[in-house]
Amino acid sequence: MHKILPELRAQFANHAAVVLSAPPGSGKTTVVPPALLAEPWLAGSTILMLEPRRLAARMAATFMAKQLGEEVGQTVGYRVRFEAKVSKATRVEVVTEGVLTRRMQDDPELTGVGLVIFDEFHERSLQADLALALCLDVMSGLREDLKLLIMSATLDTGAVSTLLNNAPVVMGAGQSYPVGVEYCRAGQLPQPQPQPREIAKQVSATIHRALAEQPGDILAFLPGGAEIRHTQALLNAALPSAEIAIHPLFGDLSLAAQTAAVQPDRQGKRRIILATPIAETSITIEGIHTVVDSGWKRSPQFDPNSGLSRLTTQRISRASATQRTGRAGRLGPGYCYRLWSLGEEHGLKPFDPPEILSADLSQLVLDLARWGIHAPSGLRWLDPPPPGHFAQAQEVLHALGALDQQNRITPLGRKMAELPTHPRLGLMLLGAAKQGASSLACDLAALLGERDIIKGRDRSADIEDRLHALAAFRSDGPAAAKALGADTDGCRRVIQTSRQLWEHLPKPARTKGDAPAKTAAAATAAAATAGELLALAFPDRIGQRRALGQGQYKLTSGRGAVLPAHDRLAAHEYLTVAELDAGRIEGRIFLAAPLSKEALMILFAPRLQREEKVFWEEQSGSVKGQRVVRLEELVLATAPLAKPSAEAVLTALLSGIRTLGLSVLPWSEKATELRARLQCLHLWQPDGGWPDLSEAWLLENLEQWLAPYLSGIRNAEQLKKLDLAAILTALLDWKYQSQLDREAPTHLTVPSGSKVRLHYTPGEPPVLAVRLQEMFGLADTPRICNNAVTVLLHLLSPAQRPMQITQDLRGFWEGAYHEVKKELRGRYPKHHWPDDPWQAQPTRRIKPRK
DNA sequence: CTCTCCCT
Repeated sequence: MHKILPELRAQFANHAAVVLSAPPGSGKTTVVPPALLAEPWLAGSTILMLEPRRLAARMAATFMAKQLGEEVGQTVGYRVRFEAKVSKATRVEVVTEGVLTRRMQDDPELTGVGLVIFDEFHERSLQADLALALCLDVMSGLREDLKLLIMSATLDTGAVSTLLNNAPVVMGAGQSYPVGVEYCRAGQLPQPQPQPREIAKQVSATIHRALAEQPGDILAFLPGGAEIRHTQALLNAALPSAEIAIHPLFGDLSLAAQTAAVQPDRQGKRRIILATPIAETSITIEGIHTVVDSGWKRSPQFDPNSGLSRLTTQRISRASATQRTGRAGRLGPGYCYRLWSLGEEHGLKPFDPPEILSADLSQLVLDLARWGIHAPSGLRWLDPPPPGHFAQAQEVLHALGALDQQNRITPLGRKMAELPTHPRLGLMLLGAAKQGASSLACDLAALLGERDIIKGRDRSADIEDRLHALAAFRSDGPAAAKALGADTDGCRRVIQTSRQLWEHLPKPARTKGDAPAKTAAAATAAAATAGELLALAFPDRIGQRRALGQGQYKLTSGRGAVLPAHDRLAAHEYLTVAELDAGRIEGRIFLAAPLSKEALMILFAPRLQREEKVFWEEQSGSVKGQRVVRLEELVLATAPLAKPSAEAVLTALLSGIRTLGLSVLPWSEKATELRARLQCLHLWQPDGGWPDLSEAWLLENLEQWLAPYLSGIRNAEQLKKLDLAAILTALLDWKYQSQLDREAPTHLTVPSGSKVRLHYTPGEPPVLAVRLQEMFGLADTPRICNNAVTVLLHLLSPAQRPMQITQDLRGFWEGAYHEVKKELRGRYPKHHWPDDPWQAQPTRRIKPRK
């Protein structure tokens, strides 16, 4: 690493920004900052170095101080949450990401800072991307002398170099040992979202191979807790526990369990560590010889439609695979089994997508608003925040009162941004202060900001459980908290965070009698309940129980969410849901608190919508009226409405008819025939001005033709009294009425003198069903509609059986009649079946009158 | 079937 220092110095003499690419283990983090301190351009100013984790910041600063023969806090210091070791003499200050963004908000010029170093920039955390964008903004105006160094292990150096106006890229060499890589699968990439059991099977089989083929300890990378549990169960069933120790390792484990996993085994057993990606960068495990990489990881994906994130199991990137493999080569040559094929590897993304593309952006958007930026385009980004995610965050912040109509920060938003917590929780803290409930609010915000203090799969989502554990910890110590199922290190962290939030609260808000709770009784006797306070932060996540016993809730937005199975929170009709996974169809509730209906009504009083709802109730087939109180999609209260307005009744009635269809109306024979005749005329004379009485038109235009007759009607029964024939007739003026009778008559007079009904079906010729004998002597098929439409004759036997269907009567007499005649003579011998139908007397009788 | 980190 020392070899590249001259080049680094030379590049900084001519450039404002330099990119340093060097693999892990190269020592860049601790070698570079002290080496640059003596550069003339840094005279009188300091270096600020950004680390992604507190532990890394502390360790880097401590190591550098030791190299200089000093205590940390002299020339080299650090500043992380809860802890600062810096002095006036400090020239290298190692900070974590949140500290830097806060500092830039308070001192945008970065007074006294000559160089900002971004370490581990390839991790592309949201905060690091934001800090870089802010630095570039500062450099383009306020601080043209500020310099940047981007340090990274496996970075797409081209993109960042381009962003930094073609900054030079300096390449450093690593010092790690060779690791043999074996691809264990041929064939296709497994399905997206693979089953945990499938992954566990593959990983445990490969661990068996590794035990046989390789010496030393094994580190396996799995996507999450479920796969780790399954793998552990498979291995436990097959391996002798006397020789082999299996350790799960993931962030949700207690500190003690994590420590046990990273330390060498006391009895000298071989270790198998089953880890999430926490072992990729955050936790280093010494003595690993073999890595088994499942190739999967689980990560949150923000969905701007729901405003929620959901966990998805995804393929890792090639960069991540390299990082995982490297974990086997820290102390000596190692070996890595990859559970995919070399061919599949080309399908992997080269790098992990940056967090800014998949995270909830509300905190970032609030920070930017404070900076004066209201759109992604206001800054230069390596990857700009997605516009949809950005807009969703603005919407949330606007609803919380942090942004105004123009998306500028409000005074309230400024106060929220001052608090070291998510804007939602910031709003809760400020609101709670007014109610004298600050201490409870601090505990809630701390609980939600830190890992859950209650572990285990069968934990309840009830946040009160956590509050009780905290209270027990405070009054009776760690053992009391542990007895309630809480993790004591977790409790300590939450209490520390809670205290820090308390100290950040505006002074007048911290009234007497609202000091941090000391006992469980004090916590429960607070001025507001957890559910009420959380409702300030999550007004869009009030849950209303759908049905008793199912644990299913409907949220304010209308989305569904479900409690863990058998959770006793399901006894409550209303919940404030603080943490949930968006899920595929239904969300899953992880943390929530009960909320009384009374409190809900008071809390949301200004936002309740009161409306009189008049609607068609299918069950009773009638119009019903209700007074409804709603909170967006939640119906909180209903009461019958005695006298709904006539207008509302009509609207509901019409919608009921539309739902049930035209058949709900009393279609008498007369009305049906009239409608058919008019429909036929509409088809035959498209420009004739006839109304279109198709089902679609009638339903569409109920207001026009039916509504005038509906006054006083409220149910299906009353509809039966309508005279539809009269109503349809009223659609025609007198001229059209007589034209109707002329062109689509109800009856035709046939040669026998009978008036025979015509049957109309839209789209078909009108049918005249008449006994054959009555038509003797008629040559031309009757026509209607100004002779434009030929009637379809159904010529019947004396017993009304159709003998012939035709539109050509002349042709019938001359041809088919003679065949038909023979048959008729056989069946109806008493009737007269003449050989010459032209001359025969048409008749309704058996024999013609003489 | 609950990823991981972080905050003057």
